[in-house]
Amino acid sequence: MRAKKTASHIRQEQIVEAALDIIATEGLHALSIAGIAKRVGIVSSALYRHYNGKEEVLDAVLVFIRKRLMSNVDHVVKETRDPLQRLKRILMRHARMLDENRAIPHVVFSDWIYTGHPERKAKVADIITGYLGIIREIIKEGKNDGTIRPDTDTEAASVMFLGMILPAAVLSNVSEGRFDMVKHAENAWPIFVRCIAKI
Amino acid sequence: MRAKKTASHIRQEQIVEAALDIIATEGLHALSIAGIAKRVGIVSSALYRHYNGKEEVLDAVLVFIRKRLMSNVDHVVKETRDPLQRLKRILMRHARMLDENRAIPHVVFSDWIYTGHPERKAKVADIITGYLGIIREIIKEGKNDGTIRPDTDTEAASVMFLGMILPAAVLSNVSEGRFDMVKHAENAWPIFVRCIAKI
DNA sequence: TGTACATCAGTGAACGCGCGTTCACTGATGTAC
DNA sequence: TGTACATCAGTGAACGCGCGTTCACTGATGTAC
Repeated sequence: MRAKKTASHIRQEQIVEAALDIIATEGLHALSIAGIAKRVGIVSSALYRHYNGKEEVLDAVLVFIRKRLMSNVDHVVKETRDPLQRLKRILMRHARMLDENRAIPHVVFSDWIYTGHPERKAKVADIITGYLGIIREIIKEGKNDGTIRPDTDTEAASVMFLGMILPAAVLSNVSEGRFDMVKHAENAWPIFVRCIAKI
Repeated sequence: MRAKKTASHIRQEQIVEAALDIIATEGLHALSIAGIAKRVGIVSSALYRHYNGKEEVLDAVLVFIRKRLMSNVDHVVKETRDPLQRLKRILMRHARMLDENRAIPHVVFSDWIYTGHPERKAKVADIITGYLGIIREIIKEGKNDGTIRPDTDTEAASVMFLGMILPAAVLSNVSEGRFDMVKHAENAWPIFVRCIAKI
């Protein structure tokens, strides 16, 4: 059956959605042009009307992920000025987001980043280090306004902040979703805050 | 040129070594029978004299990784009885090990675990949860003997322990090794200890 | 209002490629006699 | 000490498969006249 003719910008969104679905449920290595096309309801070759190949689809997926991460941070920064509150809310949003959007950790961890294609690797590196940079800035602010202990190693603390959520994502994937990421984030936060908060 | 005839148990070791090398430098997705065989110095089909296929090679790699992780823990447990000392030494050994053996995080993170083959996934899950279980036990001991605050959430703290090293491994991979994992572990430890240690 | 046409998304057949795997054969090595 | 033989690791050709991609063609849709 012939698929209904649909505007390219809509198909592009559908393709990214389908790709994220496949990555979330079957892993990045299971992502194929044929699989995406089937999910969208078109034939493999039709996909090339909307993207110039697999690499371009993957790029679009990365753009989507970056936007999601950054909009998370933007929201929180607007909500509150208190550094500890900012960190807590970013953590909780992050946990919820990864829980609903399992594709993200798959992409960030997956080793297709490390292929010969160094541009891809750089893009993922940018996303992670960009995110980390924001956390670092918030910690610095906290040190300045006295809510965070001045003897805290900013770099190490920001990586540990990631460490509240990243291993949880791995465990969640590995345990078939039996690991509750949001609950872990709630339990981990008071421990983390005790490390860095002033008294 | 014909390769020198070599006993199968030696070839088996060489094959696992070659596989780990490839995974460390090019990623798990780049692991191929042909690639392993070339590195060992034999022809693809010769590899089947020593393993019954790719799946068996991967199993052998997992066994190797599990042994490495566990021997790490065993050493430390023999070295000291103090729970905080045990955690610190496991952390530092772990950091050094991942630094020297980049293949391990690639395997643990990589999404080939999440393929249809559920046995593989279970094996990796066993390795991770086994490791986590040991950390949890040490924390419990610390709570019992009073070196660790009794109000610490054991589960969350053990995952956060992993969180000191796991994001560091990701950053190290992503940043082309410009991220110093051992140094991060050294800086993160005092922060972590402040979270859980009693006063 | 009707018609001719340009545009562009969808189709199916075909391709080249790399991969894991099989198989009949080779030939080195150690052992039995 | 020499010879025949069994064992078993190594070889190269061939396979089937799935994949990303190309291409000439189709046909629906909206627009210009």
